[in-house]
Formats: sequence, C-alpha cells, structure tokens
Amino acid sequence: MKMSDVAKIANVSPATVSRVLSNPDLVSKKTRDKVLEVINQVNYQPHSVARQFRTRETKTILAVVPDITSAFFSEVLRGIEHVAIKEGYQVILGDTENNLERESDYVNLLLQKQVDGMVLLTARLEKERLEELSEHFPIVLACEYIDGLNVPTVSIDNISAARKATEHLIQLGHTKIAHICGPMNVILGRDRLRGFRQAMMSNDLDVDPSYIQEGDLTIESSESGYNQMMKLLALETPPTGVFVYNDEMAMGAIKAVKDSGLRVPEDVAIVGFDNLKMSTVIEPHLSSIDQPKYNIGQKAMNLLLQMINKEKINKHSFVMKDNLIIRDSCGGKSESFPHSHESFKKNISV
Amino acid sequence: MKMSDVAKIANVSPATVSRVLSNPDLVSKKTRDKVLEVINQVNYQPHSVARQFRTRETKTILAVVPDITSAFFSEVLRGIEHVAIKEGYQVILGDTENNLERESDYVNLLLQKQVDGMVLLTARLEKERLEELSEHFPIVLACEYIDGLNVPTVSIDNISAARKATEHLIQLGHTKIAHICGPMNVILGRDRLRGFRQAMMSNDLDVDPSYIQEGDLTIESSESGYNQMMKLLALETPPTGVFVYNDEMAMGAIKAVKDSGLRVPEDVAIVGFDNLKMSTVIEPHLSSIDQPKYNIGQKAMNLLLQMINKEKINKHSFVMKDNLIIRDSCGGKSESFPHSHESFKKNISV
DNA sequence: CTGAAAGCGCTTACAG
DNA sequence: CTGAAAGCGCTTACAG
Repeated sequence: MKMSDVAKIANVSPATVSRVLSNPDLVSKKTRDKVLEVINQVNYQPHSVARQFRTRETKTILAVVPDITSAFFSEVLRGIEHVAIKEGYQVILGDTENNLERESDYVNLLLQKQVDGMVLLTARLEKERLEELSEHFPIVLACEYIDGLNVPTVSIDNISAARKATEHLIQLGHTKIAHICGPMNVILGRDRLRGFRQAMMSNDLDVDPSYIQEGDLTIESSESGYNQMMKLLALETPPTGVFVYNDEMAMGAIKAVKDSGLRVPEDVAIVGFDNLKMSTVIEPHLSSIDQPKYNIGQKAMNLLLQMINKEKINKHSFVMKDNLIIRDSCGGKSESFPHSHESFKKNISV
Repeated sequence: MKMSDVAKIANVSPATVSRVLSNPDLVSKKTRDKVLEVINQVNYQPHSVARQFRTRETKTILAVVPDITSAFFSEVLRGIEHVAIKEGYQVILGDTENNLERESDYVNLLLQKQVDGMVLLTARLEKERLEELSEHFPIVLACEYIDGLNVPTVSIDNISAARKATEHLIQLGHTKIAHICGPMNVILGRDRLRGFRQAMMSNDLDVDPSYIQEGDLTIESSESGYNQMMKLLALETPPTGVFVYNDEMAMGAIKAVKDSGLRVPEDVAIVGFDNLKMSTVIEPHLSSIDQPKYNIGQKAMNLLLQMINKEKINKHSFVMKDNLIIRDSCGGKSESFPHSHESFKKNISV
C-alpha cells in the first residue's frame, strides 16, 4: 500500500495525501477528513525511507559511546534520547568499546548521510579529522573533548574536579596520596591526572611516580582498579589515600584493600569520580565527584538540534557544574543511614 | 558529489560505478581500477538512503530494551551488536523505560520500513499484535516472551531457575522464606514467582502472602528492593531467607538489612538473579542465578538474520542454560577471595 | 485549495 | 563487459 493507492481510493492526488500527512493546514477540512478516513481504513503507513530520501533528512542522530556497558554513559544517553524523541528524532547507538577504529567507522555514517548529526561521547580521532567533519555536518562533543577544537562541547571541568577530590584527601590530613589514573590516551585521564598534580603541588606534597598507576578501560573497570590498587599496596610505603579515575575502578580498589585485610577508610581512604548509583550500595559508601550526567546529555542534544536547524551557537564550550559528594570512603564526616523513602532517594541519586 | 558525477569523470556510465561498488566481479579489472581511482580521488561516498530506498533494505535492525540503564541488558545488547556489525547491520536502540506506549511506538518503525527486523527484549504488547506483525516482519524475542506465541524466542527457563534459587535457601535450612518478586505485568515476574511457589510447595513449606512483596521496575531497582525488604523486616516474624527478583533489587535488599542493624547472611540470607558483575563488588558477595546474557543476544541476532534472509527456522523456542552461582549472601559455602588476575576474572565475570 | 509533473540518487533487468 | 532507461515512493515548486 503506497501513497498513490491511498490517493486513488480517496479520489485525490498523491500530492494531497502527502499534504494531509505533513502539512494538513494546506488542505481543506473536508478533503483532509476524507483522506484521513481512507488512511485509517487501509492502515496506510508512509514509507519513511522514501520520505527521507526525498527530504534529505533522516530524523536520526548518532550517539557514539565508548562503552555502552557503563552506567555513566547510559545516564548521559538517556538525556540525549529524551530530547531526541521529544523533537521527533531517533537515536542510533554506536558502541565503540574503546576502540578507535570503531569510532572512525561510526563517524563515517555521517558521510553517507545516514544520520543528520552526531553526539560524540568519545573524542579520540585526530583533531583535524573532526574539525573537517564538523564543517560539513552537525557534531557535538560531550564528556570527552579535544583541546582547542572549535566544536560545541558539553562537559565538566575535569581538572578542577580532580583537584577538588584530591584536596578532600589532603584536608583530611593525608600526605601519602596516590592516583589510579585513567588511560593517558584519553583526555579525561590526562585532565584528572593534571588536577591531581595541581592539588598536590599547591599543597607542597610530593608525587612519588610509583603512586601514579594507570588504569585500563579495555578490561572490566573494577578489575583494573583492583589490579592497580594491589600494586599500590605492594609498595614499601603504600599510600593512605587514593584518588581513583572513576567509580567503577574505585569499587575494584576498595575490594583490593579489603582483600588485603585492610580497611577503608581507616587504612586507605578512597575517592571516586562520576557518582554512580552503586556508590551508595557498596561499603563503605563511596565519596565521589558528581557529574550532571543526564543534563550533559540533554544539553548536548539540544545543541545538536540547534545545529541541525542551522541556528547560530554563540559559545562552543559548555562547562557544567560538578560536585564533590562526601560519603564514608574517606573517613571524616560520615553520612547517616536513612531509612525513609525520601532520604534513600536523596542518598542514592544525588 | 554523486554517482553520476563519478561516472562522468571516469568516463563510464553510472551503472558501471554502481557495479564496481556492489558487484565488482561484473566489471573488468581495467574499468574497475579506473573507477576506484576516481572514487578515491574525489572521496566519493554513496548516498546510503538512496541505496536503501532502491534496494528496499535498510541494513538496520531495531533492538527494543525496557531499560538501557540496566547492566543486564547492556550485556545482551552487546551480543546483538557484535553479530549485527559482523554481518553489516546497524543497530538502532529503542529504550522503552518500561513504558508500554514507547514499546508500541518503536514497533511501528517496522511498519514504516525503517528497519529490516527487530529484537524485542521486552514483550508486553498484546499477543495478537505481535503475532500479526511477525507474519509480515522478522521479529525475535529475547529474555522476555509471550506464552504460546509462535515467534522465535531466546531465553532461559525462568521457572526452573527460580525454583533452583529458592531450593538453595531451603537446603540451607531456611523455612521462613520470602520473595521480592518482579512486577506481575511482566512475564519474568510471574514466572519467577511461580518457580518460587513450586519450590516451596514441593518442600511442604507454606507461603505466607505477606512474604510476597512486589517490586517496581519503574523506579530505581535498588530503591525498590530496599523498600520491599523494609516491609518484610517490619513483619512480626520476618523471613530468614529471601529470593529477590534481580540483582539490582537484591542490592537494595541487602542495604535494607544492614541499615536495620541486621547481618547478611547471618540474620537474613539473600539470593539474586542475573549475576551482574557488581554482585562480587558488594558485601557480602551475592549468590545469584547466572544467565548467559551475551550469548542470548548473539543467538537472538543470529536468528533474526536467518529470518531476514528468508531461511527456515525449525524451532521457535531456544532455552539457554542458567546457573546458580553460590557466593556469600546465603551463608553455607563461601567463595575464597582470590588475589591473582586470573581468579579475579573468574570471580567477577562468571 | 488542488493537481500534474519533476526529481531526489541509486540499482537492475534488458539489450547488445 | 557495458550502457540506456525505468523506477523505487515520496515531496514540493509551479500553475491554476
């Protein structure tokens, strides 16, 4: 059943059917009703690929994620998806599994006009390539970014957030502080390490090179955190405080401390990053840097829509507010264990 | 830049360019090389919507998920995606957020020919609707299913798995056993409750109605598990063992026990379902029913591809093997805490 | 307010 | 092995 069939039955031209569907105001009420009746009767569904072909827009955007399995990204994705759906767009999901080649493949969907635009939650391609692409297609970066790249970007200030997390440990009196850092080939890893170093330096604390252990995103994160923490604990003088790249690694790190017969926070204090929901499920509850994950997704998608609609964007870098959430994994102030529904909620989804 | 432009430069017809791209054997080596050179030179990218329109296939499938945020489904999705990519298909993700209407909307993408087929990880539509749809379009069900529906389905035997989990508690000597069940409007909730009842009955144990507490998937699962466990603990005689619908709820349940000043497993033993990775991160490590999540995804996608390629499928129900993983949350046998890389791995991703 | 006609960029049966 | 031509199902400028 195609449009011309509907037209024939309704005794109008295909053009009229098309108008009823996408521009009903252009059609008289009488004709419109007649056409709609036929459409319902035969249960006509327009062939959307034909429409896409004709209108040169797919009403689909691509979200490229480094790891779909991560609770962090699913929150961001939900922000993207909600805005997309509200505006009549679909979201294709591209999971690169932290693989550069897959990232590159997904980006090519733009060139083939398969999608109207793209939100990149991973930005590991060459700067020049992205720059070139973004001159021709709507692209927004979120979470990850590229220094000096003139493409709309939504993220937090990772350096200052990392500084904050580290300073929290310093304020609690720690001096032997280590950092299980993210991979050095992703900017977030480099930024958070930078923030860590800044905090240490401005407090006149040394950073022992063996106190920096690089985590690995290509294996299960908590496993990577476990391994790196074990290395730290095996040192002659292990650290008493550790700032960990993200919450998932931090969980592994906590496990490592416990498995070694030590306690968190008494023997080793730990701060994470991202404030995942499970940070209040493990013991002790994890102190962490909160990122407005859902809002980042929303903001990024809104920007993308602006670009798709050729609206001007007068800023290209959108820095969202992060927040240090203090729980029990560093000692000091401790959160209460609320029993009521309300406070559970506050506790678990800050 | 379109195909006819490339053709002009290469001094051939558009038909020849098309053949070079999709049926190179039909073209002489000489012509082929000439055309390929031009294609590279001008960096021609075929317009894939035009191709989709012409060939009437989108090389895209839709995966409909009830909750993209859940670690369970991301594993299944990865299985789907890996197979899809290998076979040159893209995956559109539809997150229904446990909302029936959204499920229905996504399913309509089939009618609009936006996708070549669909894997449903949620099956809450009317049986008749799905039956009708599946007569016209390739559809595979995974994880959730509909009784008596003749559509290829991949899942575990939820009833027997639930029985196994419950019997584990019974064998450990528990008699006051409760079940925090899944929502009664999804089949998995009903099935697991059924398995629970079967195990109780065949062991001559009573099921106190107040020992059945229905969880809620529309709120944060661990919060729901927390709430329901609090209700159980408030009973005059609280249960000593609880089988929980899934691991996320089980985490909340464990938290509730601890927050009430009781211990797991000494005061309350808990078994979960799904064997998520975080079940070895919380304390105590959660005993749980393992589902072959990734394999379910692979199998479902393979079946879908068979249907898309009009191959015959001679069975419609594929039951995968589940497995009770015993850890520490029920007492009895306890798992060791391995330190080496290898055993961590085994421990964390059974 | 409505219709006839052109055309979006490919692919493929047909002819040679 | 190659080309000319038709056509996939819509939308939209144009004319009336």
